[in-house]
Amino acid sequence: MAHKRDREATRAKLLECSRLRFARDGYDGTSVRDVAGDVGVDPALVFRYFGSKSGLFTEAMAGSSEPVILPDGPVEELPAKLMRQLVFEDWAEYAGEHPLIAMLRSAGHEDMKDRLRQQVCEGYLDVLSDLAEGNEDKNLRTELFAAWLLGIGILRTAVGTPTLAKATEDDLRPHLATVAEALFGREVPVD
Amino acid sequence: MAHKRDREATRAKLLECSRLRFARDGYDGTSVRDVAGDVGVDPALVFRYFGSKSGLFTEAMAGSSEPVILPDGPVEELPAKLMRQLVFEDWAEYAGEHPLIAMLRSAGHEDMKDRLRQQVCEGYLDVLSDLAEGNEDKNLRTELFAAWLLGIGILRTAVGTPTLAKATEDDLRPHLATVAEALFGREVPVD
DNA sequence: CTCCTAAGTCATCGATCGGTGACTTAGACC
DNA sequence: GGTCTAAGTCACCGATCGATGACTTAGGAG
Repeated sequence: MAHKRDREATRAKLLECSRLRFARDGYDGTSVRDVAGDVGVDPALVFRYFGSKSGLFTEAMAGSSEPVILPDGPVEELPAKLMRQLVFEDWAEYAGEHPLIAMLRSAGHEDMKDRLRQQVCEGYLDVLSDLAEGNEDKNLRTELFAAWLLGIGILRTAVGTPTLAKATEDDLRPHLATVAEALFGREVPVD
Repeated sequence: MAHKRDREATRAKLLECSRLRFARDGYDGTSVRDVAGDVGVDPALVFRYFGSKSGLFTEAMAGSSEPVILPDGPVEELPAKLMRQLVFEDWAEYAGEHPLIAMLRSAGHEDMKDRLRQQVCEGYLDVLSDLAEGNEDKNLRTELFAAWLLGIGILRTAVGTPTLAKATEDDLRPHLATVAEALFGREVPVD
């Protein structure tokens, strides 16, 4: 009576609610009973659909690697796009933080570190490294720039540093230009 | 027979071992039984000495704000010093990571965010902001530089990005110079 | 040697966790 | 309307957690 029996819809709801919990409270801080309670369903259903809590987590956070790649547009625009995505975009599904930063909150487990590294490497460094082409330490420059974006996101949302927490995209634009130029040795448009 | 009964020595050992566990496994990933087991003492003793697990955590991580301030020497040398401390120094007591990065792993609880922000502001931003003097958005520049250092440390230890994980201090020195100059608008010595 | 204080131990509680297997029930199909 | 399959539920297990209070024992003082 309350809900129609729709496997796919229930699965989707479980994924959506667990995403929020995992992002906000971390892996250990989220219990299967909590997630099932949010959806209004029996906790056992989680294990029927996802095998284990870890399986639920994997599937819930897997979508975070999709919106990373920005295939179209010239490479020069990547820094500005990545900053918008990593720092300023409001990831409502992930409790307001970028999924990568949210995953960092659950970095206790070993496989989490591996998953994080894989997503950072394949989702960000690979596409960014084209910008550093021509420099001898291309990969290092790329990682240093990614570190900057990640650090900004963390100071903004996870630490809540006063100035950065209130900064707008326009505030950061000029500094993005100077730092990107310093690291990549070329000008990048910041729109 | 095994050990003398020395309250202060036992307390100190509990703090030391718990620091390592909390840093490596996070707050939730560390049990009172684990810590007591490391010291070779009964878990109940932890509650007798620290009242609760949370009390043990607070006291164990409190010392992490001490070694932050570097009062002597000119401000221009601060970036290089902070990078060495945040990124390259081997914090053996904290499982090899800087305590701030270790605390980030336990950022699930609410008071942790406040404690983190306070330590970052009072321990780093306050002393760094002198370097940005003369710029209109002094505080923003300071936080952006701190974000960079923090991001580098996180990519190195928590994520394990391939190039940064193997990078030496000498590798980063030239980039430290260019980025610091880009953000602060002045040259900084990198030794 | 005795005694007394404090350091440390033991047994145990109640809650919560992830996980399992047997069960019930909704709803499409003939 | 009966039936059969799959969606969802229920009762329960073993482990582990933080925490408590009564207990034991070490070791210096007299």
